[in-house]
Amino acid sequence: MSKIMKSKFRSNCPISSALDVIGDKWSLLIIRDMMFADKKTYSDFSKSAEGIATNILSSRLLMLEQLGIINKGKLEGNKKTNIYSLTQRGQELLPIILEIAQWSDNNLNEHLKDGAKPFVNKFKSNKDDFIKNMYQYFATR
Amino acid sequence: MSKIMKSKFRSNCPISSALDVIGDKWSLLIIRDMMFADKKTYSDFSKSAEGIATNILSSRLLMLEQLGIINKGKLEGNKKTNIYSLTQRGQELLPIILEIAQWSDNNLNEHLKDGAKPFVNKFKSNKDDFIKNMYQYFATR
DNA sequence: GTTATTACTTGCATATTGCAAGTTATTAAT
DNA sequence: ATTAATAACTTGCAATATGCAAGTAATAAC
Repeated sequence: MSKIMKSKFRSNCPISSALDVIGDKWSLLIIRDMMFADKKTYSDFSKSAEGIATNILSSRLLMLEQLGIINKGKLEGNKKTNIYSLTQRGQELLPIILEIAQWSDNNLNEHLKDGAKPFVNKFKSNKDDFIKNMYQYFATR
Repeated sequence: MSKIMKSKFRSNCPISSALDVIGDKWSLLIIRDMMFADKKTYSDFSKSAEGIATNILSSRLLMLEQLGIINKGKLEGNKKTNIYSLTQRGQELLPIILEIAQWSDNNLNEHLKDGAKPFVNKFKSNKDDFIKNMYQYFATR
């Protein structure tokens, strides 16, 4: 039972292929936590509100790492805790996630967390600036 | 065995809730076909390159209809063929799909269909205009 | 040295998806 | 008017993915 991804793409359509890679139930939520909640460690992710199972978390982190979406590293002086971080490729998922948030705000807003609304509004008012600022923020941590 | 959706949201996070709704393996591909390939009927969708199983197609169309993302109708004089179309809510998924296409172009381009590249490039060059034109196009058909 | 933490793995139950083969109601062809 | 073909499904079962509870091994903290 190898952990190696099967890399089976359903077609050569770019949209379909992207969904083959990040279109599962959990990957984008892990990315979201890294982007907006500054989560970095296995136990950080396992504590998120949606309650990802640890076996799934483990397999997704490995998959995302193999895809070059996240990096796995350590802090000096600590051999226990793994620190996961977004690669460039992972950071570039930001616009997708923000558009999802906006759609949700427009169409499912009964489910919208109170704290998220100003965030989405700021994105709507100037998307390019908002994204640029977020990339800046990613770079400084 | 009712076909009624379970409406179980994992959390009150807008991103998570949106993914609970459109984050499965097939929904966005059906939407993609409606947007870019002008597909409208059950058999149109069942013929797409990714090969969706008919039982899954059936359950997704019902779910998308119940969510107000698509409409199900008929043409006058034809009692057989169902015509599915995007609602406003469904059309608003366009920016998400385009950002996914762009990410794929930047990061998985070995899988990119030849024909898709100019399309993505045009989107990149002016996103707002591109989206506006697409909405216009949706309105005229 | 004992206990707690971190990052997992394992086994098994449940849920979702995939595949092949029906079924029913129309519409088209002869 | 039959017969055949098409459209939109449903059904049953296999395969895969996810969910849940419990372990385990290696640090790190006390």
